[in-house]
Amino acid sequence: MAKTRPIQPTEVELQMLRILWELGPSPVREIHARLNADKGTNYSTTVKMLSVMLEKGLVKRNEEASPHIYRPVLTREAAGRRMLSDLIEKVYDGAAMSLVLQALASTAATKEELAEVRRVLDQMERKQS
Amino acid sequence: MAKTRPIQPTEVELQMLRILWELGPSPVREIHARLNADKGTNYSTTVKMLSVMLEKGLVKRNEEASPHIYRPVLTREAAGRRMLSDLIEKVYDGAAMSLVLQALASTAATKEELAEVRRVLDQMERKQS
DNA sequence: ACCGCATGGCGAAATGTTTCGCTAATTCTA
DNA sequence: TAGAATTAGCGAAACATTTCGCCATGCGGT
Repeated sequence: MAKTRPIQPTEVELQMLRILWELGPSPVREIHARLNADKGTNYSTTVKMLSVMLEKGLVKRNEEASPHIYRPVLTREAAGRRMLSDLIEKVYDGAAMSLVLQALASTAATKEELAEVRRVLDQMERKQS
Repeated sequence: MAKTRPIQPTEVELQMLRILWELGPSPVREIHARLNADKGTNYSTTVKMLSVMLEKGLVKRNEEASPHIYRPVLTREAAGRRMLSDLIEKVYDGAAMSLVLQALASTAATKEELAEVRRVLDQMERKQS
């Protein structure tokens, strides 16, 4: 019953995903343009990376209609959630709240952001009891 | 002027660090006992891993007094902070609050924890104005 | 002093990730 | 249509991480 495996992207894979999240579905050429600008990667490298990521199920493409357009399988939010729970698990042994506090404490947040956090907090409390 | 390098621990290194955080400063033998229980690692592997981590500056030991006692260089909190900002940077391009919200939203928290978050929140708001 | 066991360490193999050289296919241009 | 340029892909090299085989040292018992 294994669904999509919780594959953890490596460094460069993540960099590539970020580009895809920004650009939306794109041909190699466009992805490469960005990656190359970021870190001078060779075109072949970009292509290879994509094919590796395709195998790992991190990106997909429509073989029939547009075999050259790559798109991320996970949204930024989904990937973030997954990686975050990984981090929580690995560093805090599952104590998510510790991490949230860390994040809060070590971040310069705007009034609006703080208000938003408060709002979510309210929701959670309501959902609870 | 480079201070302590922001070295990002790999998977296994992190596992080892977690053990050290739990046990406190320990001889290889003890660290190994845990690691082996977790994932059947060979003793040599544990030793090697520690020597690699020593080189990377992730762990240290007092060469004179206790050359066999390893201790983590960073606390769990410091490491967590660093890895968290890495994650935020890499996934959210620096928009930390999004991540905090994600964490909050996808976590079952107790009333007490929520209260604590609220407390920190109050503090931050007061500090701000 | 000698043996056997417990501990630690080095170097090299196994595995995983990232890079690129070289080729194939397609499109553009003269 | 031939030649050049642009795009994609494979396989293997370069590099990093993880694992382990084998040796060294030190300690306890005989």
